[in-house]
Amino acid sequence: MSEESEKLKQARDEFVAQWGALGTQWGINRTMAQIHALLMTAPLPITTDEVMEELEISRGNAHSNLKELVAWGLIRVVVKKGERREFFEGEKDVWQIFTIVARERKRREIEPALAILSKCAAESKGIKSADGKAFHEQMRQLEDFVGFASKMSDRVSSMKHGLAIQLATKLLS
Amino acid sequence: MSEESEKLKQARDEFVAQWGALGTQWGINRTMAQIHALLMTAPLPITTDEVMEELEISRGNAHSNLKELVAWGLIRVVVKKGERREFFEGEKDVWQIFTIVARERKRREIEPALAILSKCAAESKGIKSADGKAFHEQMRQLEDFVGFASKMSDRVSSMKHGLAIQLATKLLS
DNA sequence: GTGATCTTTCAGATTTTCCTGAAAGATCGG
DNA sequence: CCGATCTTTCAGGAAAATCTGAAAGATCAC
Repeated sequence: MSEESEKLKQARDEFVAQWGALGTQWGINRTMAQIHALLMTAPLPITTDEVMEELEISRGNAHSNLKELVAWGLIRVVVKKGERREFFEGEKDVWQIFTIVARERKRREIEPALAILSKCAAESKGIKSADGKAFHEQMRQLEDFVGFASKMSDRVSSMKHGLAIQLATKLLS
Repeated sequence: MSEESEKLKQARDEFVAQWGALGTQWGINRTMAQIHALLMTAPLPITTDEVMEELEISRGNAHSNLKELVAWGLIRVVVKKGERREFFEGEKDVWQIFTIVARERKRREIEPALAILSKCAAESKGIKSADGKAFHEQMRQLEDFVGFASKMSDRVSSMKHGLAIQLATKLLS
């Protein structure tokens, strides 16, 4: 029993560490990813102090990353009666996590791109030279594509899990 | 005429600058994104020196980011006869650009995640405690989902442009 | 109001990432 | 082989992102 719980702790620690390393690739900071991993696999809500202890990080760091995760919607604040402290619990539903990340990425990556492309397409609208026409056409094509991707992202994110998988499976067959 | 070409230059400069700023959000460095924008909208292949001049960056910086873009497949080396220098031309087809980026992201973001999840799922396989079972189940669900996403990415990336848009449009209607 | 407990903020330190500039390495014609 | 031209490398500097620790700000029970 003690051996098994040791194995579990080890597996979980590894998950947290590696997920943190991955976070870097995903453009979110390591600590935030680690906290997310920790909470995604926590049987019960935990406090800031426990996060600090588990990851060996400062209070400020733990605090700001917890708040950031709450802002994303990947974790929630839980208040327990008779407790002053805040507890945090992670969203565990995989599809839910996916839609949250997709929405955030759309907001941070797709929408700004679309804005730039629209602006540059508009600014180059009337130019007569061959180069000007080529530039405008390139902007227009990018705008179309990114706009399309944006709509796709919305549709998929708003689907129920089952429906999405069903449709996607059809796409795969 | 001079006024129009001025307008074009301005629009293009803005595109390059903003695309560079966006690059940061996308997890690629600013210079690389700027060079990509420059080449995506260049009427003709250009040299390292022209990139340096246009973006006001050092030779080393221009060089390493050009090579990185070549490695991604987003730009190509062009040799002109009678010229010692290398010229670079950008991939302009939007669908092509998308598949390249999708492939690279899959390689850097999805595959490592899958590896971690598989490992942690395997390591926690036989644990009997309730917490252990919950952990294992969480790993398994994540693994399933990410594996599914991986397959989706492959399929979509290997489609012809027209087919992909067609299927996606069906998904949207 | 006061002390105890918990949360929030932020200036400065640390770490990571990126860039420069110069030197070394290739390749070519003559 | 030599000088000219172009490419590649990389040590050290600059900039950006992240983290710490301590102080200030809430909130509560008494």
